[in-house]
Amino acid sequence: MAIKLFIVDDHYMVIEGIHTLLQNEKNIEWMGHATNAASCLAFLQTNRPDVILMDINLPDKSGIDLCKEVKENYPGVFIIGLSTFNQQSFIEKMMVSGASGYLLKNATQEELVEGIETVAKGKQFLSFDAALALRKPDNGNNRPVITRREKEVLELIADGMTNNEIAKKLFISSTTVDTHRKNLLAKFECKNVASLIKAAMQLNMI
Amino acid sequence: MAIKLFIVDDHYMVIEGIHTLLQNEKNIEWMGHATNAASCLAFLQTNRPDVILMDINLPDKSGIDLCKEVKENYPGVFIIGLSTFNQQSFIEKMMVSGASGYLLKNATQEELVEGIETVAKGKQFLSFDAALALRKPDNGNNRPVITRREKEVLELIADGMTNNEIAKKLFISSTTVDTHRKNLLAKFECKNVASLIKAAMQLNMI
DNA sequence: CCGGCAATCCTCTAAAAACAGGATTTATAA
DNA sequence: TTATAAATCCTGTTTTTAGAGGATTGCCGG
Repeated sequence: MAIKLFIVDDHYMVIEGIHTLLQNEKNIEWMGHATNAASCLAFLQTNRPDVILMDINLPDKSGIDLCKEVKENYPGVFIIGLSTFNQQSFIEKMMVSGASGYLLKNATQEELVEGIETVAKGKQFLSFDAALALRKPDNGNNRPVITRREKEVLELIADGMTNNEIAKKLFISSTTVDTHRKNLLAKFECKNVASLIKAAMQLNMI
Repeated sequence: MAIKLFIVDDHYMVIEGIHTLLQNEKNIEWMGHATNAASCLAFLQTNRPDVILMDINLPDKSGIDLCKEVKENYPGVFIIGLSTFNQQSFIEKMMVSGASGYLLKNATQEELVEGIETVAKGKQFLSFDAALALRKPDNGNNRPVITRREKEVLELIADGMTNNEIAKKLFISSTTVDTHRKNLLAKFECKNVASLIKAAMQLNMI
């Protein structure tokens, strides 16, 4: 029985490309596509694909969130993350959110087909470069784990606010803000705010 | 006579997608594709397309540099920038480097065909969203003009160096570094380094 | 129940940055 | 040639941060 495939991506070129690449695969049945999260969810109310190829950048919602939502409601649907970025953090997030695989948009036809067939069996599949990125133990792409409050303070620092200003805004003491600041510097292994903000932005945490 | 089209993009899915979208366009002749800058240049030594669709992110060289190079050697070839990002700065750079147009990867088939036909006539073409991004008069995307030295100092600040460290590195006085720092803050209209670094990174200046 | 963590608050010191005024030299463009 | 701009350097003061040391409360999971 053919694998029923659905695609969520806001780029027509990519949708068409995948469609073409899979045209001659008799084992894969093209169910259609959505260009945003909302119409994907609408589609799932009346249809049940085996595999969804899902872009991680969607106009209305991140693929990571959509992935989580789909897996909660339809755990039998296997999801493959799709992106141009082979950043460890993205891939990890996608997999943590319940994806069964991750394909880069420069994947070859062979990788694409192999990926779809592999996850349809319930196994995991990572495209070559994605697997490489994940295997790198410590490439600086590792995000430090920061708390809600720390993230809040981080963003206010990035907005140019001083400890005192942040303290007033959050209704806490400026020494508390300072503690959060110091913890952020420690977690990011930075010696001052300049490098902190740079690091945080490079890791897409602001 | 049909418009001879060549594509430079490292994503097979996109190449296939465009190919499919243009399949029935008798007015457009598909010459082939390259997945990096080097093979694009090699192709141009023996071939002369009318229009090149060029991704701004290539593995070996930025599309912006490749664009410049192609236009220098083959001014008769019209180039359309291709990207998922509709950031003013990217679009501007591409156009300044000699591109005749800019298409987003979520462009429709109509936009794609219209774009190719328009630039083939020597005119400019921007896809709808790209044009929107460019038309925004003062959206904070405007980069301040900074000098070479200021940029140098900006980067060292972002690396977490203090005025003294920068001074030693550049063999200048720390007061000079401080002046550059002050000028940077003034030009970016920021009140401290945190917001400066954030602004500079958002404008892709670091 | 206890250990660990998040979030809060504190003191003190030294270093650094922000703020406010300058000035000089050199090169380049009008 | 006369502005103009870039890059250099200076003296102050005030504010803010960084660094080092703490402590308390409350919550959650093993």
